[in-house]
Amino acid sequence: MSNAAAESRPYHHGDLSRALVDAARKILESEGPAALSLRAVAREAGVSPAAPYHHFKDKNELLEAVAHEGWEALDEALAKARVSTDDKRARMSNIGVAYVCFARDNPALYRVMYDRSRDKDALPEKAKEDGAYCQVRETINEIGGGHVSDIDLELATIAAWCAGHGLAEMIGFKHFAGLKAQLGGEEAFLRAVFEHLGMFAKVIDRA
Amino acid sequence: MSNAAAESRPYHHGDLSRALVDAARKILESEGPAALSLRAVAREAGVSPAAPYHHFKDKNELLEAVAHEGWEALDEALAKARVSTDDKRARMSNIGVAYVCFARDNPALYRVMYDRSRDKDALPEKAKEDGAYCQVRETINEIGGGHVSDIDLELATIAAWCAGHGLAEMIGFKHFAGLKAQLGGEEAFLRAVFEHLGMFAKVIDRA
DNA sequence: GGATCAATCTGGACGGCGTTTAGATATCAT
DNA sequence: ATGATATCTAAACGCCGTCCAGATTGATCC
Repeated sequence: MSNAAAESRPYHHGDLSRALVDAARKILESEGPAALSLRAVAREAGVSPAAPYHHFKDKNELLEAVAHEGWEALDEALAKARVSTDDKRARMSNIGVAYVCFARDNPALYRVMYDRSRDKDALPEKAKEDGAYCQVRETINEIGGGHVSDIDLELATIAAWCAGHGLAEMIGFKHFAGLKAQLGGEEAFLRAVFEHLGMFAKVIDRA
Repeated sequence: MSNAAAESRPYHHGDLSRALVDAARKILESEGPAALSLRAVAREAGVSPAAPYHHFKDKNELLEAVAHEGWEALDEALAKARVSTDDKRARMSNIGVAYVCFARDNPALYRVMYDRSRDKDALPEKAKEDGAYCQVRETINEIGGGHVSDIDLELATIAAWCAGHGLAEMIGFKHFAGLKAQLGGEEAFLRAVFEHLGMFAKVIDRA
């Protein structure tokens, strides 16, 4: 039921790196990050434990490929949220909700994404123009009508990012169940937390 | 140079659970979370790999004991920050700075603390009256002069906690080095980020 | 004090892990 | 066709978490 390619596969796989990343994501979704061993990935792809080493330097490099695809999916989700409304402030909070919902719906993937970032001590994909980080910054810039100083813009983006990440990591905590029910659902809860952050207040006030 | 108790130790250790937690924290500080294996802890304590199982159900339970001590240390750091000034708003931002600085100064410990929380899907030590979470809530309540509704108080505390945790996880990112220098140091950077969050704005405005 | 019992620790084992090496097999350029 | 190169396998290494049988110790009761 598990291993995808158990039937008579040609000796050369064809596109093993692709298959390995897919297998990793599948294991991640179905069994969580703890079960994500390189050997399990190889098993899932129907290949020997040493085969992945012809496509990735080590386990870490495979996980980085997985994380990379995760960031691309997140970029896409944020881009969609960004064009969801004309109201600039609603746009911002929609992005925040979309971010946290992505983490909620892909908890294992999100964890891998951030673990890789921590090991590199760097925000991911910062340079990419359509990357999540830049999308947040650009949205804040729009709210400020383009009159926000570079340093305020950067600080506000960092602040937003920290709040979003913090909430993303805790959204599943049982502690919040009562509050979510009281507020009429998870999204209402998210928006309430964001409101209580007075998010971006300083930047917006200047605009 | 490494194993603490290599000399002729009595067959019974005396207080092995204490020694194991200490050994774990030592390894955590000196070699990071990746090196924290149960066997390494036992080695450091000068004991066989199976010995810990007479004091902890498994590795997880040992890590939980380590995390517990971490939360106690954090509680203490926040309590100290809380009495650092009479200005209520300064008190709040001092707590935020203290929180992030604790994470910066004990990165491996902080990681263990939060990993355990995630696995339990719960905020840690929530019940304890002098626990970090309650201290933050109580401080926000003081700022609001005691007139903040229960639900607003809880939401503001969650918001603060998320922001603090997010920043704590990213404070080491190289990405921020330039900004820190530009702002005149790490603490100035932290305060600037907190300001840009407009932290607790909604609650404060009502007070 | 001596016998008994529970607590504690050791040595050895098991399977799983990441990784390396040597050698087998397939593809590709000439 | 031949040889170089890319890809895969089988087997091994050392480390890991965990369990088990047996040795050692401390406490308890006579």
